[in-house]
Amino acid sequence: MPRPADPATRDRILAAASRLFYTRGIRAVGMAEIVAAAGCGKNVLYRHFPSKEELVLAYLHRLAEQLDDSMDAAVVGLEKMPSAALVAVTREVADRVAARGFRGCPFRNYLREMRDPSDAPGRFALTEIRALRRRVDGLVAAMGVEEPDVMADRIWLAIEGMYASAPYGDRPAAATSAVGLVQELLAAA
Amino acid sequence: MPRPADPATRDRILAAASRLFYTRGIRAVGMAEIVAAAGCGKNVLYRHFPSKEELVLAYLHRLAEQLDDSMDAAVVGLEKMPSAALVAVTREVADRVAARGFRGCPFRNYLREMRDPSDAPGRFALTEIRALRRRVDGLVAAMGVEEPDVMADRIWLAIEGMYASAPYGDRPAAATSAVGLVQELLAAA
DNA sequence: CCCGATCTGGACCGATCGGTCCGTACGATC
DNA sequence: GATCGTACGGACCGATCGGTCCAGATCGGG
Repeated sequence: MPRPADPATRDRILAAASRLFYTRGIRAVGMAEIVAAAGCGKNVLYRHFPSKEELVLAYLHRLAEQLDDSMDAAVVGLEKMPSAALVAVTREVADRVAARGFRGCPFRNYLREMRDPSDAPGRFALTEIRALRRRVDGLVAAMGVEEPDVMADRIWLAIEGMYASAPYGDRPAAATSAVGLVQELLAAA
Repeated sequence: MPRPADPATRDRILAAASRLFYTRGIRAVGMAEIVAAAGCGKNVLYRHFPSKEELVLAYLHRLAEQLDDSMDAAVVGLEKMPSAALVAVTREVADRVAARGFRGCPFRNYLREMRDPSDAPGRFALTEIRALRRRVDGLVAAMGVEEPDVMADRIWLAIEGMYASAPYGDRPAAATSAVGLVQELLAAA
């Protein structure tokens, strides 16, 4: 092979696409713009990602990996304290929501932005959201509280409410309100 | 005038467009499809609505009117009981979310679906959402609770959480969980 | 030095969509 | 019955987007 393909190119493309996808929306960003931002030809992009759907899938996969790692790190050492772990999970979401440049949860954004959320990225986004929900369910179950479904529903409302209200919310303090709400819910049980 | 324009045609077009917009998404529905569903020519549609944006605006306006009326009706007679009015508002949202054919809040859907939410329909959707938020703020203020901001934030989390989790939520009981949550929040204050 | 493969950049194609325009038919008024 | 405006249906236009392909430049291996 006279000139091997640069393996860093794929990362460069994915990084550029990720930034554009997240800040401006997936449908609003065309492949031409991604190519221009990545500084490569369309040929190379389509060699690494055979379609826009595959590129979006890779974008969501990478974000899911980061989110899962953050969540795992947030609850490490709290295996014996599911209540504290639930607060940590809530705080992790609150930190993300309150961070500069937050433009909504990318998985929820995808499901709302696309016309057909049953394609491969849509199914993946759904499973990622449900994975967080299952994490909450498992921690609530480990608490041994009565009516675990109700407790999990309420915590989930706080998490979904944070994700939903942050993009156009006037009060950035709403995220910290959610943490306080979850703390009180758990303290009362 | 040999043949007067039928004033019912505008309603027919708006009704057909509303159904399509809500069930399938605004961007996913083209003007040709609306024309076919309304049973009229493109000419007539563009006479009543000079652009798709105007048609969408009329669609959102009508829904906002219905929502405002429902909210007004839900709190009528509860002027002296802001706590009960807050529960009624929450229950109204819960009923809508749990209703058959619910596909998300149309205003929030628009903001997530469009690439530029700062156009006329986007600004209107934002004001409509903020109107509900102000209604919650006003009722909480009328309660005279300490830390009204925190209370309003928490109730708002429940409302946003309902709207957000309903479209892909596995547990339709989450809506009733939200009503119970708001009831307990108010009872504790 | 030359060959081959990859790179960039852009022209190009087909499909879709918003919006305009045209040909035809209908129906009310004179 | 002649006329004029409306309604219908569809052809058409320009723009955009995903995806393909081509031309020329670049660089490593024989």
